[in-house]
Amino acid sequence: MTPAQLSTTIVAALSSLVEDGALTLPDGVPAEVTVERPRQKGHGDYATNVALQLAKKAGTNPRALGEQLAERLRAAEGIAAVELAGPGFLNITVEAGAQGKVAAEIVAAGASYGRAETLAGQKINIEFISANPTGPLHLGHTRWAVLGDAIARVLAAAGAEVTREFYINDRGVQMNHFADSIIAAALGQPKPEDGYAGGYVDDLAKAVATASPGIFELPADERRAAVRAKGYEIQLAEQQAQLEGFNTHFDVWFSELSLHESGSVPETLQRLKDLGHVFEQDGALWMRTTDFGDDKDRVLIKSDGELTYFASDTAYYLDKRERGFGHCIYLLGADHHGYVGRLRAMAACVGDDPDQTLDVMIGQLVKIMQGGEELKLSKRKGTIVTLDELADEIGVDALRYSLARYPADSPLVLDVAEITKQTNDNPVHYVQYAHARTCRMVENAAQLGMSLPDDFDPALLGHERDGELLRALADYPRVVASAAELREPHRVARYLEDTASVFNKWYDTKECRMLPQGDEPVQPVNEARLVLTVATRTVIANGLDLLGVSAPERM
RNA sequence: GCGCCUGUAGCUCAACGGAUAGAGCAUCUGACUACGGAUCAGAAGGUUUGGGGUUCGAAUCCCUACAGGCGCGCCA
Repeated sequence: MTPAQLSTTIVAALSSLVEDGALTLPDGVPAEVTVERPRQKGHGDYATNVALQLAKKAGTNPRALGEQLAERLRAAEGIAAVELAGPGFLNITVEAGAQGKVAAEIVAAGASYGRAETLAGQKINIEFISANPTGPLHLGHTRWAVLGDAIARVLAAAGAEVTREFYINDRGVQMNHFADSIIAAALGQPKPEDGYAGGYVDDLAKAVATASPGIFELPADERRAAVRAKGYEIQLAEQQAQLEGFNTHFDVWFSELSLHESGSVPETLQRLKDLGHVFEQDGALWMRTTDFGDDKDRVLIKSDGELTYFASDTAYYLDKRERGFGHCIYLLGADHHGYVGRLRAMAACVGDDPDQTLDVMIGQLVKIMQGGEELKLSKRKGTIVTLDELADEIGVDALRYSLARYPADSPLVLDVAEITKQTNDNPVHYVQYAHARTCRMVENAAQLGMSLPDDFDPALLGHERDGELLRALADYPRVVASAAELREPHRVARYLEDTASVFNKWYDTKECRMLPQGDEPVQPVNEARLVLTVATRTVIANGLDLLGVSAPERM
């Protein structure tokens, strides 16, 4: 019996109480109730706080309602015992037979176990990283790569149609600074002010020279445009290679410049004028974002005639909406949290309800320590810890997992020594090892001629440890659903750690051995445990996939 | 000055308003003729930054003080 099934049973019991006139619920019977795996032993297999939640509405007290409900539930199918505890909790013990079925259901569902349709029909755009194409991606981008990709995977698992998008800031004065820096490096001149000075600029200069011989001998004005284009091309390709190597795939690489070339930006400005949300002042054109909660109005066209980023941002948002996205998720670093207000106001200015269409997530920055001092990550100073250097040092799986197991709004301090030491301390090893272990067990079982039974008596999985593992596995769909709803993939990671632990305890329990010992013959109970083992393997593999981490068969 | 985020074990961090606040690391004590011990069992470690409030119940919600991070351009 899964939590969802138990919830249905409880709802049915509530309905029967209402029908019999024993209970009055002004708001009606809820569609579902909270069912959780209790932390404490002795609180049953599952617990519900429904009596505490509904007592006030029903005009009664929690314990009285709880007792009424307990009585009905005791008569329900699959329930072995119901106990009223504390202020009004119901601690429910499920019949062993009702639990064991879950294992077969998981094996049958396979890779689709945990997937749902709760977000079916929703077309969601998630934009993340969106770094300037003027340097390699580094630690700061790494967290957003992991989180954005994992959120996309979790949303897709909940049934949404998800597009991952990278916005390329390929227009603006920083591109000229970029070109000038490469030229200076090529000519052995000092780096310009406002330029980029990392060691990678020297490498880039060589790469540009190799790709376009003679490019640095062009006349100055021609040269700048040529170097800018070639440097951009090379740098963008490097970022793309970094991300592909990091198991992070983008569906769309969206060029800011293309918005200007296609005429989207002027169209957007006209639309804003038509809607009456722009005004001119001091020779500049402004969007009146303060009408919708922003703390100041924003410039669209500067008095020198140049368009601002914000103008592009608005056109870009409209482009997304016109491509059919009902929800646009932006994953921004904490250093950009000032954008939230203007983005929301911008959406409102073009006639949207930002609560419906916009979801701006602010991720806190990762701080990296080395030898007790913070390692500053600055492109301009050239002290870069790049994404691929980190991945090489730590391993893609370990790095992804280490970043995915924390919520975005939690400031993170990673110690270089800590995360670069290749030991087994890392939780990802624990989870991956559990998966590899299930694979070995299945292999061993096959060698003994064991196979998955078409049908088995679920009551054979009646040991306390069997029940703990079954309940952990049954919890998975709910974890995925809440991870999607809250956009918190770290819940999946924490769940996997817990499940791996429960599995290892089960594995260590002598009474729960899957393989027959010595020359004992294979019994039905052994095959029933094989089902449970395969179910565990399925859940861990599915969960790791949501985090973009591999599930190795051997380690 | 204003705004956003954060404050939980020695350290790094969990905990859809639920029961005795949990993991990992570090420390200490046990279990290897093993389904791969890359595991398991146990100990120790807490006034959830302080102070009010809301309610059956608060680490969680509200107010306030303090501490830390980040941001407040006709920058990109």
